[in-house]
Order: sequence, then structure tokens, then C-alpha cells
Amino acid sequence: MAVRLHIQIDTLSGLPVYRQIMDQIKYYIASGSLVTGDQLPSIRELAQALTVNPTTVVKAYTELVHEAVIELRHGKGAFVASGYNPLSVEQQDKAVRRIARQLAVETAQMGMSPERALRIVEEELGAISSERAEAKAPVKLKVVASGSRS
Amino acid sequence: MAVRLHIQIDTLSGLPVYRQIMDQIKYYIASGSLVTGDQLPSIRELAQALTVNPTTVVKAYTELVHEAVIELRHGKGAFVASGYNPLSVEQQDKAVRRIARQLAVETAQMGMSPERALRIVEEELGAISSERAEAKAPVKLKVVASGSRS
DNA sequence: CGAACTGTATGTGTGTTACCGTACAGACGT
DNA sequence: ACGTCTGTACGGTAACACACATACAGTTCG
Repeated sequence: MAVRLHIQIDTLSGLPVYRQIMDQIKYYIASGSLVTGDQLPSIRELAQALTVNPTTVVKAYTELVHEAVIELRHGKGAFVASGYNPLSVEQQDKAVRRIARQLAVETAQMGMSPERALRIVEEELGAISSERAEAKAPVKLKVVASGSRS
Repeated sequence: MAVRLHIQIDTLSGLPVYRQIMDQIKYYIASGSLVTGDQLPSIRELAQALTVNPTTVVKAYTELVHEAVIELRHGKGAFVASGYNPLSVEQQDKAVRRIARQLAVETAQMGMSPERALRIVEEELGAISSERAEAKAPVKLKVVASGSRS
């Protein structure tokens, strides 16, 4: 059966809806709440729960397919893909460094101390890897999907 | 006289040109290469150096004005603004946490260890604050602006 | 088969991005 | 006063991103 996800759409953030869907699905996978082979909500099901158009969910899902995060099987559904993309160490470094620099600039801009910024990153990093460790055992996954539209 | 910046436009990144300009000017300010009162290149000057349309630079500059990062003075030029935005601690935390989470998800996705990710963040964070410390003394700023167009 | 689920494909409207050209208005040195 | 630097403000065009609506095609089960 299809897993029920707790996805929230923030219409005020300015971020595209399809990208918010992508990010939150990635988050579930990264934290271990979703693992290889798990079935995602169907396109229409998720679209209805979020009160967005099915094609918007299609956009999110197909993008995730291109990133080899999930698989789409015609007539069957969407599933978490098996492997990791074999990115080279250099590419990994570059990708992470890009985000890290953005974070560094923003913190400096608002006058936040580097120590505090680092502590926040440490928290988020730790949150994911700890959830990952105990995932799939007690946690059954959250309730229904819910959105907030104006 | 107007400072000469070393700004690079990557047409393959997919990021809007005006945003790349914004980000890199923010970086110079965050790192201390540009401080309050410094004059930026004029709109036409920067546009010509980057081989982009002046209106694109206008877009970048006016956005930076809205964020209170720079000031535009009619007939005189563009200058680094004085104050920081007085964002609340909660808002700061939320903004930084958003980026931190994205970083955590991406690293988990590609299988990078949290320790390594943290080390990279530490580097970028340190790079900015150290440049900030010794800035404006020896460093005179880079040479001419340069772009890369297809 | 046929109903009810699944993903897939094709248009359509709106907004953003970037471009080009032209014109206006403030600041400053000669 | 004049020329030349500065930012500001129009109009219009082309390409693309985003979300929507509708129709098509594969899978499964009674």
C-alpha cells in the first residue's frame, strides 16, 4: 500500500510547489523514514491531499526520477529508487561547498556569529543521521498529508 | 572612485544573472572586501564588463536596495549601505536552519558523512570571518570584472 | 470485458527573466 | 552653461518556468 506522507506547502515562501514536494520527499528518504522500494502516494492522491494540480506533482516526481531518487512504474505507482548517484568526491565537495558558502554569507550578512551558525548546522546534520539510525523500527510515519492554501 | 569587482557569471548554472550578481556582491560585503560607504561599479560600467544588459544590473541593484544591502544615489552611484537589517533572533534562526537542513538532506542523499559535511561548513565559515578580520588592510581587491558568455 | 486504479502526454494561461531601445533627471567638473 | 558622468523610467519582445485542465495509456481485479 501507498505510504501516507505529511507534506506541507508554504505558499508564501516563494519557492515553487513542485520543489517543496521534492525537498520534503528527499528529506523523508534522507532521514530514513522512506527506504528503497517503499511506495509513495500516487500522483492524484498526493495532488488531492495538497489541493494542487496533478501535473504539479508529476513535475516533482519526474524531476526526482531524473535525479534517480525515485522510480515511476506505469500503472503501478511511484517507488523509492535503489541506488545512490555515484557522484565523484569532487562533485560532492563542490555541491556541498556551494550551499555552505551561501550559509556563510547569509550569517555574516545578518551578523550571526560563526559559532552559532555552526551549531545550527550541527543540529540539523545530527537530526537527520540520528533519525536515520532508528528509522523503520518504531516510527510508522506520520499521518495524512496536509496543505495550507490561501 | 568606483571599486573594481571580480564578478563571474555562469550561464550554465541556471541561476538568474541578476541573482548571481547579488550573491557575489553580498559575498564581497560579507567577507569584508567591501565595507560601508564603498562605491560599487556604476550600472553601465558593470553591465558592460559582464556583457549583460544594463537593466539586468538595475534589477540586481534595486533588489539589493530593498534588502538594505546597498544604497543608490541619483547621479552619484551605488554604495554599500550602513546598517544591518534588524532581523529577530527567531527569524535569523529560521533562515539559517532552512539552509542547514537543505545541506543536511543533500549530504545524506549522496552518502557523505556528517563529519565531512561539517568540516566543509567550518571551512567556508572560517574563510569569511578570517578574510573579514584582515580585510581592507593589505587586500586592495581584485582586478577587472570578467564574464563568460556562450 | 470493464471499472477503477495507476502513470503519461498535450495544450493553455500567467508570470519571471533577460533582452533592446529610448528618454528623462540628478550631480559634478570644465 | 555645457558635457558627461551618474541613476530612473518608460515601452516592447522572446524564451522559459510554473501551475492548471483535459485527454490518453498501462495494470489489476472482479
